[in-house]
Amino acid sequence: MLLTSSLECEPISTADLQVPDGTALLRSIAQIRTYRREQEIYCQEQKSEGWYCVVSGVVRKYHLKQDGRRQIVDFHLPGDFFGVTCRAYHQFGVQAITDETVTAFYARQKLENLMGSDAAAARQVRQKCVEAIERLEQQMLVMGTMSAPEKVRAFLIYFHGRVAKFGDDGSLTLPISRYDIADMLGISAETVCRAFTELRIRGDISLEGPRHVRMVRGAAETY
Amino acid sequence: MLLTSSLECEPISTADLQVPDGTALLRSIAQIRTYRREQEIYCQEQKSEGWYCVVSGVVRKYHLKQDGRRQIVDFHLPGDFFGVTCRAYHQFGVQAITDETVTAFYARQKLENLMGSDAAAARQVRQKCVEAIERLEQQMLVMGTMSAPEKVRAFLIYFHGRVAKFGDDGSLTLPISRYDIADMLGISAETVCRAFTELRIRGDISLEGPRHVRMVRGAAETY
DNA sequence: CGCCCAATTGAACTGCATCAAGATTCGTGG
DNA sequence: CCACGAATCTTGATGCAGTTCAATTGGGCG
Repeated sequence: MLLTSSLECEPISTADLQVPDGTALLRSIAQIRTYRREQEIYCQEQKSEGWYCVVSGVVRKYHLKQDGRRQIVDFHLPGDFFGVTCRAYHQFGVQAITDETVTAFYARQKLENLMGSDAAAARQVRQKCVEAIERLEQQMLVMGTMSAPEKVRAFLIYFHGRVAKFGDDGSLTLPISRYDIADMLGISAETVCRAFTELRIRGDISLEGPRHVRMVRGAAETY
Repeated sequence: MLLTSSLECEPISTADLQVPDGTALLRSIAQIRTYRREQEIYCQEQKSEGWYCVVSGVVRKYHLKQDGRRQIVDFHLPGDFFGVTCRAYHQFGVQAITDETVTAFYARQKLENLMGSDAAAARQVRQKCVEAIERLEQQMLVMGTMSAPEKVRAFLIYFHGRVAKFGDDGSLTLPISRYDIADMLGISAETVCRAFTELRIRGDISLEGPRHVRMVRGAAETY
């Protein structure tokens, strides 16, 4: 099932869509692919054939262990590159979280060639790599030094910061479940719930439905 | 004290040293710097002026919180780039762990210019970034899904894999303390000790002195 | 409207942190 | 070369945060 899923996506003309921030040359080698909710973009242990960039929607990069535990290592939003590896096989799988998730795929050799000749494209990819490194390092801090409620608060601030490019009032609609949050933070879903409750009682957030959080200004600003 | 430390390093002619895997052009813009054990290469909140590459020795990248807790986000070995950021200020500090730690420093603008014109240099930096991403993602897995003894075992395998490029017998001399390991894994130093003891009793490792570990073949190979 | 999955809350258990006390190791100087 | 002192490392005892198992509620979608 997992292995066939990537065949189900529909190719779309690249002219239809804009890869966010993408240079014209990057766009010229992109294959646009669309995915449904929960659909596998590629799965772990699968052969790595190139890189991807999120055009729209949200994806999760994750690893499944034999014992069934899942670790989400990153969420990717429009403009993020993923599938970035120099190995032959993927260490992580990637799934679409939202319906109508669109990615641009760049065959590895084409992208390498392009970056060899086009410094602007190379610079952009490098920039995205650096951002990913900083995001992961920040996440290490969260994982290593925070209590469960602090982790959840940090996650909400992080996610809010990534999603809301526009100036806004602190409200946030989560495209992801408590289980996703739990597997990202390395805690149980029950503990995530309790943390939400605690943050609500403390006045850091208010909840209008489980997926609709409002960050209270002042209480939830600082890390 | 911290802020002055980087002034104490002695400049050395670049001709004296080889940056591992470095291209000639990369070397041409490098400033070589030497540090003592525990010396600060740069500290968190300090202005970011460029990138570094470890030439010899070992460094730790870490963050100190107000409450005194320390998170080590990565160790860097010869050939690794660090200080990689697009922000104006460092989020993490970096210290030499071993005496005679040598780094190559690349002023940000010089490096950007070089990468703009030299695709090979750009490719190498990109490659190093990808490796860092994969290392961090792997570490997320460790932090999120493992018990304390598993974390320590994973750390030893990881560190052994990074240090021992040559074929060897599983023995490993740790340049780092139990406290470093604890702050990397997000557990207490006492728990690290107990994990060492447990791994020794289980037969996964043998200890010839606290800093000299031998990985028992078969028992400690797989993640 | 009703079903089903997601979210929440409760209760008991457990792994790890914390505090405290020794034991080793290593560097330094006599 | 040995003795001393100061880290570093190790082990023990206790408490608590978070897991696990279980039950209930709630929201979203057919």
